[in-house]
Amino acid sequence: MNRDGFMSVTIKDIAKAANVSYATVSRALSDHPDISEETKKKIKKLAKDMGYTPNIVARSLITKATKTIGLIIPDITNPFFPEVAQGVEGYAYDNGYTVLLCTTNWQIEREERYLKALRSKMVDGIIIAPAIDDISHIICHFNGGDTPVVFVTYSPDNPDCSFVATDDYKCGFMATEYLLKLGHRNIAYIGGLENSSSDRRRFEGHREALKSYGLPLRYSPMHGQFKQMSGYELTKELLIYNDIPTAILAGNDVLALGVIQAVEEFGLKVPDNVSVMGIDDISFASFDKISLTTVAQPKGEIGRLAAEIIIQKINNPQDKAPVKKVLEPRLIIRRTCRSI
Amino acid sequence: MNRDGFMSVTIKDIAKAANVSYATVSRALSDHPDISEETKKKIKKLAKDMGYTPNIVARSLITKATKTIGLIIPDITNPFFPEVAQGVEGYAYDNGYTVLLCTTNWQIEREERYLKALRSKMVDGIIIAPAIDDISHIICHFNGGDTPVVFVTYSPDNPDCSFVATDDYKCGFMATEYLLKLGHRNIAYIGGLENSSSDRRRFEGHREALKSYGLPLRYSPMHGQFKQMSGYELTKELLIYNDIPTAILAGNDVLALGVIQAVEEFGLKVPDNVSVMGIDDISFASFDKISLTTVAQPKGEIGRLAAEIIIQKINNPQDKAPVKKVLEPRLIIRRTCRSI
DNA sequence: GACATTTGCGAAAACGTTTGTTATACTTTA
DNA sequence: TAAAGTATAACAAACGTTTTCGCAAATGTC
Repeated sequence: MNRDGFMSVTIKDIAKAANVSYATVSRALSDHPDISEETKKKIKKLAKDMGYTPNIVARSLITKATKTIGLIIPDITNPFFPEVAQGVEGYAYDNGYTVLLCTTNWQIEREERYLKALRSKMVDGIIIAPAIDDISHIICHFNGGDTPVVFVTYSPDNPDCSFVATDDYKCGFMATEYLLKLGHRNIAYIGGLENSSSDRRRFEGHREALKSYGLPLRYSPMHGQFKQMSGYELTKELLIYNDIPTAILAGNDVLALGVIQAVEEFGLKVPDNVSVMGIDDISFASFDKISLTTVAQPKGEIGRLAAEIIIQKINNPQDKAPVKKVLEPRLIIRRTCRSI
Repeated sequence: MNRDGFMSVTIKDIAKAANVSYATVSRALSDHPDISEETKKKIKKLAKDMGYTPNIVARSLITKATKTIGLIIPDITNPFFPEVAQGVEGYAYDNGYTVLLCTTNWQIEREERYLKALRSKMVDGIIIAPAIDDISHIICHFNGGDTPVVFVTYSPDNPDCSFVATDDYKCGFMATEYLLKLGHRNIAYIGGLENSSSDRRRFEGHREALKSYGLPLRYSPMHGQFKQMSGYELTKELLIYNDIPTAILAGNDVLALGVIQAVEEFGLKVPDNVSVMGIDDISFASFDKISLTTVAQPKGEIGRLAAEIIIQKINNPQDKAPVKKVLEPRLIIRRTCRSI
């Protein structure tokens, strides 16, 4: 009987009504072979009639499985993440799992608090897109434990970690290479958070592509946040204090949107005066009025795969071997870049 | 000791180490006044040193509070919902709650299955943006129970339901009124899901606005899904089989994006030949290349308020009075509509 | 110094399940 | 017909907490 005088029906109530022990009810409901078909039928009917709902937290306490997985992402507001979230949620749903959504807003303190909470709540597994490059706090939280974790959108240095990510380095490289092939030589990079892992790798890819063409870094990399506004402001700054680049590569698509806005507000045309390119291929990039040239990640696929891996790991706890998937980025040529 | 030979430390372990009863440990950790400062300090230190993490599911079993709330939304991929999700998650986080993300993909079966799951998992409250107009299954699931539910983005007819929503009728009305004031008389409506509650009300607002100007419905309302592609296809159909309207009101912004694409692909200019308007004000609507005229909902505010209400209800279960918040939509004039 | 009060803590029940072991009754086998 | 086997179901422990009650020692009161 709870505080409202409302009493939810438990296995014991059914036992009483059926005049059997409650162990029998439990077994009947889970189709245990020890129970006769007759009683099973009787009990199941009773359960239905009485409106029985199993109490999963009680069950979890003993089975040590909560049938929920934690999903930690930096920012649900960036259209990139909802798509991976959809991927994991879809697969989880199909397999009887439920997902706890945790957004860190790129703050490590939030990430840590959520990690602790997820542990307390005994989630069966964790899928995490880490906010920053240093993931030692994550390792230390769960390596000793038995909760599997798979990283997404990030490939950890630690060889024991499972992950699914598209090659960020290659993203940066491909994008830059494409611009170089178009004839650009003055290419600036507008990044997001300075200590973001993926941004860092994308930038490295960018730099290496330049190097492969024998070009130095002409513009010092700029960092802010992964927000349109940040891309906007950084670009304004870039345009004011530097030679105008012929192309700008943004760390991701929402930054690119800000870049475009700033460029045009500066009186320049995209792509006529300056080409701009993004990374991610968020759905709005394909909108005709935008037509952002970008390099695509298989967002839903990342999520689905991560969920698949984690559930596989949950079901086979003895198999500790890390599984690593690196997916291929795809160049998507649209209309924000031109050859010169 | 779990299946991996890894044993997480429990309150009993601490009790043993501290040479006190485990009741004492429990009380010490929760700062119960019965326990001396001295033992509290000792036990807390021990807990920390031993790496104790409370098992919330065990706690929940007895306190009947899981400190988690369920969030059911139709589609995380529509930028509208992540913003309300962010609102609830932010407030929940600040108050020690965690949120279970459930997306229904507008399917009532998913909604129902999730509802059942949330009940089984003993969430403390549920925030739901219902997929369709008929919410009887939701009522029946939780009215008998004690789990508070608040609707978002939807105002139920049932006077006992709590909700926070912006006035959908008014959204439709305001948008249409604006178009009318601009001189438009041939206005078409492109909707989303036929049995969506908000779409229906928005359409009603649209029709009433027309009526207030003495105008009949010139175009039969069109329905599809709440997807850009659907807006696109519906508009194509509209343009082919009807007189060209001077303005099109879309059921929401992502539809509007599809509308624009179709219109321009048809060889018409927005807003020169046809004005188009959306509803929601998703973040991309303000992007300069789009500049979608729309009517805004306070998305984050909706989420935050809903979380606030539900937590308030969780803490005061005796207070059964429904709380209803209807928020004001705001007309956002940008550049996809012109006066004629 | 006798009594009442407070302080600090332990014993045990409870939450709603699952599950290993045991018990009963019935059937088969030799 | 006795021994053995096979269904079926009951008993009880366990999961990791919180919480009610009670008890002893320490403290206060007159």
